[in-house]
Amino acid sequence: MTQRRAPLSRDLVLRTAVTMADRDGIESLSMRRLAQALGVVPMALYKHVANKEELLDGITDAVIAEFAPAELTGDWRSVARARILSARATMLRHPWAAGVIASRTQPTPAALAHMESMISDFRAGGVSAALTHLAMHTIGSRIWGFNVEVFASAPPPTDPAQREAMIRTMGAAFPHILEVAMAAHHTSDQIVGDGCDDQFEFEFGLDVLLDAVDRLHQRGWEP
Amino acid sequence: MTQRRAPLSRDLVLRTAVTMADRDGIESLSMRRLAQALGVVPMALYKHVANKEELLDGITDAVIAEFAPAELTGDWRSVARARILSARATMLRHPWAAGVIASRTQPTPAALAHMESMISDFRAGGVSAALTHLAMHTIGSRIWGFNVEVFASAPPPTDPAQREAMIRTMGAAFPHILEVAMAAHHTSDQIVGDGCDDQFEFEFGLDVLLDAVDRLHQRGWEP
DNA sequence: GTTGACAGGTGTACAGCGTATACCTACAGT
DNA sequence: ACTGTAGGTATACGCTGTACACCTGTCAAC
Repeated sequence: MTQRRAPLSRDLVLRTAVTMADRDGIESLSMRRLAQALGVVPMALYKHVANKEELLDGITDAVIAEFAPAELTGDWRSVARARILSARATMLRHPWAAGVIASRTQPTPAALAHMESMISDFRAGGVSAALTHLAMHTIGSRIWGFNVEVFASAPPPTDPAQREAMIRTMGAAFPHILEVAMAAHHTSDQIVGDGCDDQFEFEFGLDVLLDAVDRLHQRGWEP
Repeated sequence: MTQRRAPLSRDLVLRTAVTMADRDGIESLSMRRLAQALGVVPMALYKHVANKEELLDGITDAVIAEFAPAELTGDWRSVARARILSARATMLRHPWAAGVIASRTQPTPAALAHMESMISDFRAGGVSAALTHLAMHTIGSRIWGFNVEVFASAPPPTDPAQREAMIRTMGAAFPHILEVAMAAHHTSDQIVGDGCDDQFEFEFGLDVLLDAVDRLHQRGWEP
């Protein structure tokens, strides 16, 4: 007899979905294609997840579960910083995850747990609850390991001629954008809008924010 | 004879789409429903926009066009601040717009123009191109008038009993989240996750960032 | 004044999506 | 031996975006 398919399970479904999103992009993750990848009829998935929304919640949690627990050594700032950088490392492995997380309306259990840890870091460092609250809003999506880079995903043209033409028109209409893009820190003259979400920029922004919060904290900030 | 339909135009299509998104939510803005609202067959729209992506680009630009031009008085910080608060006021009128803007992969002309203005504010104030670049990344989505509030949109339960139950389970599993949510600045004890993207919080975060950039600037920050 | 191009609106059709509903089948507990 | 029940199947519905062929009214050129 031929080898039987491994039986489905919620866990297998979610893991397969994550793999599929990693390989083919989130936009081609459909219930039908996922079912096919599992060698199963589409409706079979519905015995393990209620619907597609719950599937997306599930893979969100799967990704968040990859965040490494922070080491609890040092001051609250370095603990928080390490936790966030670990989140970021995870998000870099799953480029689609930022968009999915941002599309969830209800926080999933894993998401709540991450927020809880994040907040405890601040509170354990003596930061007041009120300041922590504002800090969380201010740091925003960075605690999930990504900047929301609006217009992030288009790579620049590779053809040098095309690129130069782009620069010229850009310079005519939007000189300041061009200038600032050229001044970008990252690897040489990669030019306009190549994603730009470099580690350096992420950490710069993160440290600016943690600095600011710490300074307010030291000064005994109150609402 | 019966009154003829007003002839279609790209502008009319886009304006109607914005109205529809305002009233029924972005998720119910489909080409078919939009066509119906215009008293026209679905395919008629394709004479005015190439496809749905271009429609979304179009309504993005329509919203950005509502940003009020900043008055060019005062230091660069207040000019930038005013520009951003105007963007925010616009986004509050079109709650769906943040999601759509965040979903665009290529910047639209109006988006580029807004960035250009934003950057000029910094450069005119003498902020270096390199620092301006990092500042733009750090301020991030705030220049579009919104925080990316992950898990923002679910209102809390209105039933007091249900609410108290929620608080209890919350407190058991995630005590710090609860504490911090209770410490929230906004209108009284509205509790956990009522959107929370208050004006106060937005401005707090914005000022923290502008402060930080200004301080770096004053100190003559270099890459 | 006829012709021809063309802009703008129509009609039909297709592939893909999420998922409701009913059904089957193998195994577990009594 | 009987009966749930968990897990996989088959069919079908309504919705989506949009390709393609078609028609029709307007306007310019001859």
